[in-house]
Amino acid sequence: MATTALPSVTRVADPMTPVGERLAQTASELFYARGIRAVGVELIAADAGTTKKTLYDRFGSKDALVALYLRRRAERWQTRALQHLAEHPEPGAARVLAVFDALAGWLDEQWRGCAFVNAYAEIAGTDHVALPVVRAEKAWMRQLFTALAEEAGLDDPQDLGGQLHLLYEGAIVALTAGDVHDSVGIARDAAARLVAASPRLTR
Amino acid sequence: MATTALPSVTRVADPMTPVGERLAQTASELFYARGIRAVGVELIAADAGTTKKTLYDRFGSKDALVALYLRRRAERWQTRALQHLAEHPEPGAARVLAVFDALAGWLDEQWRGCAFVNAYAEIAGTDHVALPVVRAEKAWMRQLFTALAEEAGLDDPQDLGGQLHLLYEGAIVALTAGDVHDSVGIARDAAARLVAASPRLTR
DNA sequence: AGATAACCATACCGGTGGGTATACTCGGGG
DNA sequence: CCCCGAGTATACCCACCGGTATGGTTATCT
Repeated sequence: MATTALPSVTRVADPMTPVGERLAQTASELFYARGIRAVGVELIAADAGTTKKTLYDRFGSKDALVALYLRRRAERWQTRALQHLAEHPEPGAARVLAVFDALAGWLDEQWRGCAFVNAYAEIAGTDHVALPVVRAEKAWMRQLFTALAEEAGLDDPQDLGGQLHLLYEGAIVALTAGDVHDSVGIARDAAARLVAASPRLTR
Repeated sequence: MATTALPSVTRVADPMTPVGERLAQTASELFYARGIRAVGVELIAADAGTTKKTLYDRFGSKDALVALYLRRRAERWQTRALQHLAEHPEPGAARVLAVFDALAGWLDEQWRGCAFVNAYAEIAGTDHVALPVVRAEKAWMRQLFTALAEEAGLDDPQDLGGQLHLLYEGAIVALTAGDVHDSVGIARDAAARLVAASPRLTR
């Protein structure tokens, strides 16, 4: 019956030179909007107003830049989710649903869906350095839901957390690939039902 | 209160020359295993034991071959799902859960996850001819779950069908990108809970 | 003053991308 | 008999890929 703690933000925060920072941001936008293989290092450098030379001086390889892109995205989303949770401090179902509210806001700006799923589609089956970053982000979300279920004093928080996680992932996929405009709302409703139907822990 | 019919298989079945057939199958395997952009037409032709010339004589472009690949995959999975459902004819929760059983079997062989989600990650934001194929597959699955919910005599089959669909999508993503080995079982449990908690239609 | 790090500009490398062109063989149907 | 569709073989096109090389200009720190 080990307590599952709320996960903390996966920090990146390598100190970055100004041009390096611009490169990282430009790469992030391009990778997310068009995909990894579709974006060449030449384009990244040009859009960032610099040259390939500087890009390779800073990051060493395109793959490293891809990994950084994903690590930073994880940090941004996790920060946002935890911030949103901090505004709903009372344990219980409301806190679980707050994650879906945070997701809805996030996806208003992120029309290309889950960067990690998209990246996985392009790098699965290889030994790409970004692969563990994808895995870690999914594990983080699952742990978040499990911790919230435990917080709420529900039975089998592992099971319920896993189920909530699936709704979260499904909502993102359905919204983008499936064009289901209200997928996050649907996931939220399902989550509410699951939590309501979950037996409370006899303490 | 229109009745949502069980969707029928989306057929493809263009008559295909022998070498064309071999090309289509080879392309299918390569695209699924390595991704669309990662596979060149030269490799497809060589693996199929023929030449680029024949490939372009049959299909006209790589994009058309990609669209065919997805259309055929949809046909295969839909056939399999409906076959599995035919073995569970009694309406009710068991028929909903049977879809997840079919998925579990399917994913035992399909280790690279959802071909449509993967393809979407590579072609979203373009006007690729395969984009409607992806959308159609997701709509098909959603309709399937809605029809099964209606069959079972449950209230709000649209809502419940949408929720079940999210579990289905989430299970595939979590299994592959998230490395959650039992994701389909978790989704099945959640689906059972949702159906059990759903009010029956007063008839 | 010298060293070092950050940055810019440009040219280059081999490899590969999708797609086309040419020229040939073979089997069947009018 | 001749044409045509299917297929083979090979060479070619240009554009772009990730990555490297060379050489130069600043600003900062010791």
